[in-house]
Amino acid sequence: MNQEAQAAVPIITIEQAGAHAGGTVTIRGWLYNLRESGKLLFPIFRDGTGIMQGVVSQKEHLEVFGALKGLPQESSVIATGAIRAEARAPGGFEMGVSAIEVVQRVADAEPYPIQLKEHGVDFLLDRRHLWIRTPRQAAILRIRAEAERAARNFMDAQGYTLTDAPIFTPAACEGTTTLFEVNYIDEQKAYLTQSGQLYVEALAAALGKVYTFGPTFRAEKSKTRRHLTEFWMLEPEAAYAHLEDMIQLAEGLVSAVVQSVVKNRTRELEMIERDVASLQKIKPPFPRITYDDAIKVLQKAGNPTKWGDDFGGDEETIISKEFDRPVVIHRYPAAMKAFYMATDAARPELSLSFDMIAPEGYGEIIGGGERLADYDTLVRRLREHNLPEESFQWYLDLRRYGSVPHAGFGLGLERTVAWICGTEHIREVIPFPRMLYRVYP
RNA sequence: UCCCCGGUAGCUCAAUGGUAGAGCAUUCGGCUGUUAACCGAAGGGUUGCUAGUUCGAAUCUAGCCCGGGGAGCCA
Repeated sequence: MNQEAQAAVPIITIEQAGAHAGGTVTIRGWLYNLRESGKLLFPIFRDGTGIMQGVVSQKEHLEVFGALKGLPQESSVIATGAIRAEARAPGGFEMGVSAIEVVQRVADAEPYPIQLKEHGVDFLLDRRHLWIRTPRQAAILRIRAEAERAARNFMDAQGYTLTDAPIFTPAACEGTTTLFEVNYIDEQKAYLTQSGQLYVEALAAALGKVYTFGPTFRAEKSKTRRHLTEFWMLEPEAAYAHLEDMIQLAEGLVSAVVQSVVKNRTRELEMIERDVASLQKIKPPFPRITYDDAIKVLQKAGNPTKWGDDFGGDEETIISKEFDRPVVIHRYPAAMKAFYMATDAARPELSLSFDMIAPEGYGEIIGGGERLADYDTLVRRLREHNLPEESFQWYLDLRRYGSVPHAGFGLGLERTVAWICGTEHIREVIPFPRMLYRVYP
């Protein structure tokens, strides 16, 4: 091909290939796999948007054949050729490769470690920087991006302003869980945030309806498929809002995220073989059950949980299996919730709190409720929880100066996306998972 | 922190007290429509580490290291 003709060839992405059937194009990517059949080669290219098979015959393109033959997996290549519909090719289209440029050839002595077959979790996590190249992982990360975009769009459309809470905090937000301590300036200690909750309350009093969306850190020694030490949380908070408002907002948010993924990431959901029918059902209102009734459901199922006990994974699974949509459990006993949770005036032993449990055993994806607005009660609670009052003076100011009823919640992004994707573990839905005993790569 | 499971070739696994194996990957050869291609050949091992039992240990015992799942805690 001469220079002039080459300049006219459009550079496209693989997902656009169907629109160029019959034409000659250039794709830039990596060699995903190479099958050889005598004097025919079948290179499979990937470029991040999809994979496409190429075909090269030795007779027709001797030079291209020689460049591709024996080329190791994941070598980077720029391929040019005619696109045509081909039923025998994965994806339905293939490229008759007429020119190839090997950008970087992977060394034969150090072949690409991740093969197109089953691997163990430990091996893959140690090579997460390469693992994300596999089509399944790439599809999951695209679904995550869509979920984030949909969540922001929904919150913005509801009149909530995105505000960013600090990552460094002077002390515990909730006091109960373990914090990551870091050296701040001049011998000072600071902690990585475990929730933007307290700050978002201040922002709600300033802007009305707000939310934060950012990373959260928990130094809990939790080793389960539902835990990360670093995860992303979306936390709305609204002044003059009550429990009911937040439950409705949570239903709307989760539904909007799921439906947006179903609509805009259909191909990715198919790629990871997710049952889309079960996602299409996710529309408000969601089933609701009080803590009192949840206890009855559990006891009926033979579970030994009694009133006053918190729910573990088993209990959540029993309750969520009763429904085909996320279920809202509300009005937990006040004793088991955080110090800032408001109590039910009709029954002071109950908090105006709610959790949303995802279907299919993915656990709690949302926790929230109405906050205590009264200064004296809040101070008493701080003391009951043995929290350092001096650290919370700024927070108490919110009750000194124009305190109002307000409510909010936190949505765990990874648990939500793991449920939408149907992954075994939430570590697959974040690019570089940080877990107990694993911070590499 | 506690409970359970695991660690054998680069990878996935087999071998349950008696010569350490297969598939994939790698190297070489063959094949004009392959679909994680296939066929033939070759190279590749301190069986996580240490000590013990035994004529003999991948296998049994103890301790340690590393990883996974779960509990507690939480999104």
